[in-house]
Amino acid sequence: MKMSHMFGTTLRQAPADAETASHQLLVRAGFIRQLGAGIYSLMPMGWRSVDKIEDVMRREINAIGGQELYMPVIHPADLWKETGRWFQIGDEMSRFQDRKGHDMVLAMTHEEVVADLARREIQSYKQLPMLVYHIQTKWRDDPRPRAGLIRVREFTMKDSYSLDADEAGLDVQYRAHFQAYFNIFRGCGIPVVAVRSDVGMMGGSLAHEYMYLTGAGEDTLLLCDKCGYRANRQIALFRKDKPADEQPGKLEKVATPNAATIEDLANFLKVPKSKTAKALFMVATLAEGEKEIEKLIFAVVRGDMEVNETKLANAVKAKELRTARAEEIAAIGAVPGYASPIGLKGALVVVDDLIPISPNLVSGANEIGYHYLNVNYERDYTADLVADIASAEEGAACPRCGSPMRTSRGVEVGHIFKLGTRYTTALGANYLDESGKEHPIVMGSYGIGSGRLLGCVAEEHHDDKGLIWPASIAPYDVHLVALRAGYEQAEALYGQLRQAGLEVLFDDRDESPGVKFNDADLIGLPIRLTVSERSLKEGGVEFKLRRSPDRSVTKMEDVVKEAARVKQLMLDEISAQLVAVPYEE
RNA sequence: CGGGGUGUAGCGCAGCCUGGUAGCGCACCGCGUUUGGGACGCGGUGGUCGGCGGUUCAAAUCCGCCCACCCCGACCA
Repeated sequence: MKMSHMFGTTLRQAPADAETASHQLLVRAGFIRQLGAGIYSLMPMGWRSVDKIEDVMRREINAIGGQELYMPVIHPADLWKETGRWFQIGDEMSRFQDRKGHDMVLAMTHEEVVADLARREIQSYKQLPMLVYHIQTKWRDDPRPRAGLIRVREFTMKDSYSLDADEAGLDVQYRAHFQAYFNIFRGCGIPVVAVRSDVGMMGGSLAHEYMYLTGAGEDTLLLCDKCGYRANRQIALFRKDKPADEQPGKLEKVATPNAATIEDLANFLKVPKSKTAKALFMVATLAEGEKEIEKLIFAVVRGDMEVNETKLANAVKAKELRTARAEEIAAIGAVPGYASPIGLKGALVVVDDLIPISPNLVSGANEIGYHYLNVNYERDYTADLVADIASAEEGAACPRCGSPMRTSRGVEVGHIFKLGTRYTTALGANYLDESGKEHPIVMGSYGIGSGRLLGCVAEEHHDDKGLIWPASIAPYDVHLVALRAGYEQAEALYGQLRQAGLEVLFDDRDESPGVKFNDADLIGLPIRLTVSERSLKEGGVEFKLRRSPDRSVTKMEDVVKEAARVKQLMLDEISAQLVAVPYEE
């Protein structure tokens, strides 16, 4: 490609609203342009890189038996009504009607379509296992897109779907993906960790997320360096030490003026926060038969901990969970800041599993300026549900080995789910076993967003001058810079390099050397070749790698071979990273 | 949805407070000089000042409503 005619120019300054490095650099280098909130065009160079990322995905998924197909981006709503997700998913799914007034949806994911195809195509256990995948646009109307390509509303995703006769078969395919995903991310040059995760709207029994660790991430992970436990904070377990036994004290109401927060309360009464109970009001949307109801949740954790909303939502099987409004709290006679589960009616009381074994806590009295001392579970009140609803924080004890865990921010670049039979049962996607008995097909689903992955690679591989692409996904292999005296020979070299199968970006513009070198650094192709009066005088072509400051001069007749050799070397380095990762649940 | 912020040329910004000719840098076009790390001179092109309404002789500027985008939170694969 000649740069003089490339669609998408470089910018000296990034748009003011780009904050993360990947966002700024991808815009400045001409890889992406924004169309709307969370909606981006991929310019030719960005598209080339995405294409290469998708090549890596195809290679790895094909290697574990994947068959690529194509499923539509617009679905009749009937399918989604059959599985129930039409009703379960909120505004994140965009809906519309066709000219006949039929409900339609923009695809957020493709479990429904796969299960629908499966019920038509699969009849016998002899056809299983099966693995299908596609790379297709998804639309998810995220309330808050951010950080360039890291979190968008329209994106393309490689999503694969496994079909098996039983759980054992699913386990095999799930484990195959577990490794294939590591290969994909490493093949694109980014380090990831796999963590246990919430299953969210997908449902199912087990899920792992692949996290690229970066401060620009928005998920928080808990990591144990000692035993290797890793989990998203949304579901991370931690060891809670049982408090020392105490004789239950007398329930006593005391004045605690202006102590509406745990901090103030603990200071005022001169007790540790761990001797207090913290209350939080949420409203959950629950399914009750066919209908949906809203229920006020009164959640209690110990004062030194935080309520984990994902755990809470899972504990009460909530479809949605939001913070309660003041009037909803007042309606059950509770007082924020002085709230108590004692004598409360009309709320679903959920307490953390540490509460029943923590004696003599301080709790609100449902009266402004008053708390109870020596509140004891069982004696003074009981809950509708006891569950682990506390959030694991930095330093929390590892649930496996008890060592303190650390936290890290990360971006979810991939997610794999054991779905089981949720969709196949709903849609009647069954097969016959050897004895002629009918069973629902067992499904798994596995997704990677290609644009987000591109954003993460840019986040991982850059310096203050620009991007530094891994050889496997660089939009071109070689950045060929012609300075004036070298133009004709550069033009000839351009042809030879391409004939040798190398992909070349040829800076043929009438620009000063400074502009050309700076653009080359900004775009970040792995190999830079410069043909100039100086290089010719020194015997040929200047050879430089983007990732290193070293320069050397290669003879004109050797440079094609040398570039091809170095490219292969860099690809081999990446391949060497594709090693087996121990599977952990 | 709650809090904060920004909308003026392709990008970055000034002008708004105190109403009166729409500006600067970069980019872009022409001519000339220059050519190994974002050159220089001269001359140019390009703007419904986010939108609608109001106040006024007069609105980028004051007032109201709306929209878009960004950040934090809620939410989310």
